Amino acid sequence: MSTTRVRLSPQARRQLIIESARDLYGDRPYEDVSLQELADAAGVARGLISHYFGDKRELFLAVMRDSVVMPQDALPDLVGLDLAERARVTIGWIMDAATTYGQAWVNASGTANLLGDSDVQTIVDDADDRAARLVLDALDLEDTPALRIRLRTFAAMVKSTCREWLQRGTLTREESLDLLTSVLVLIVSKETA
Amino acid sequence: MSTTRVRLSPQARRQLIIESARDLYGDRPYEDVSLQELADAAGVARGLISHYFGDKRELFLAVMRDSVVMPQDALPDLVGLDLAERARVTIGWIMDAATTYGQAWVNASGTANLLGDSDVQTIVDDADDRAARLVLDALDLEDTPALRIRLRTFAAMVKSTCREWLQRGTLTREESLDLLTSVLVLIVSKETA
DNA sequence: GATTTTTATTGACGCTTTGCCAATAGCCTG
DNA sequence: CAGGCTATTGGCAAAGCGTCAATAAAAATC
Repeated sequence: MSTTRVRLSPQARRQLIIESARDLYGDRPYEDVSLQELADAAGVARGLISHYFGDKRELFLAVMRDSVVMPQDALPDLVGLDLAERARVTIGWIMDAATTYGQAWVNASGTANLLGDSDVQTIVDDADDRAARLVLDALDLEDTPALRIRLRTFAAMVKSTCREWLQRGTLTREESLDLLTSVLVLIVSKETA
Repeated sequence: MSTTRVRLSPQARRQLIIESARDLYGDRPYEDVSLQELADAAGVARGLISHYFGDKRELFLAVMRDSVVMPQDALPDLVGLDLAERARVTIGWIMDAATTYGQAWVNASGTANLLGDSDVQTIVDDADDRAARLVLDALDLEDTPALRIRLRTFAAMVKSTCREWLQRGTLTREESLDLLTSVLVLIVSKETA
């Protein structure tokens, strides 16, 4: 039972470990899955994980960072649309992105202050911030701090709504889209009081 | 060094353990604080925690359940106010409650899929649901499933906004109140499409 | 093509932590 | 004051984690 060991480039090995880890974390909670299991799933010795990521938590954070990213590509064409229409299209795009890519984004809402330090919180906050910028860009609005903050709070509602839609099935896609669009329009329309 | 041991009623002991545990969890992440520390903080042997809560996770869940509750008392008098005014008062009350009581509620947003199974998620969801009912009651609205769901998604935004206000300091109380009130009014006013 | 160098990868050791269970000792009852 | 009930303790065995020197697959050198 001496399987010939294979040497991969550090990058490739890292990515491979991250991806098999993501599978495990998809099914089971963080602290329930041992380093041994993670290593086995990746076809690798325990020590190698520590070598690449240093820490169990650090591996988890790497998985989070890797899983939380939204696709940069292809926001539909928005020329000639008014604000409400742009909002609707953008929200729809984000919702669909959440279906495939951003599951982790939806699930990991405010994970931080409980599990670990604020590292997870930071990752999620960054993701929210990126989403906020994306919306600002799509709606052709200036990127002011005030708007950005409002959109971050809105991001929490987006994620919660996606959870109702995708996981609980208590909202249809249409209902979710209507709700979020109207709130988004309200939020960005409000003058700085 | 033979400290005479003291016998408490199970209820009292449970509560005592929960409260000293809450202090520790306030500063440090779940998995970083050992059962030994929890026991020391409570002035108790490790074994007793296992005896009362069975499991490390189970203790944590007990702390969550205990920390996430909002005070049942004293929502201000709302007679003679219109919907917008009621909304503003109610949101203000929730925000202030979050300042003191519900810190855990604010922090624990979507904690679930990471730490444990969906147990934490369930606890947080229940808290959101209670908050939703409280709002429905305060606004004198009928408790329909559709409304309840919308308010649950809104709860996520409330928590996120409180975080911006209380922890990040990026919003003032007034700004937060304005934002949340207008969104709440919109949400409950929207007809079922 | 053989040897050396590099470094990706392994396996095992020690330490901490957890969960469990029999033993201990407060408090109440009679 | 004796006896029983049970809250509470302390230690044991198993498991998990982090670390580090040893191993071997490629790459480099000649």
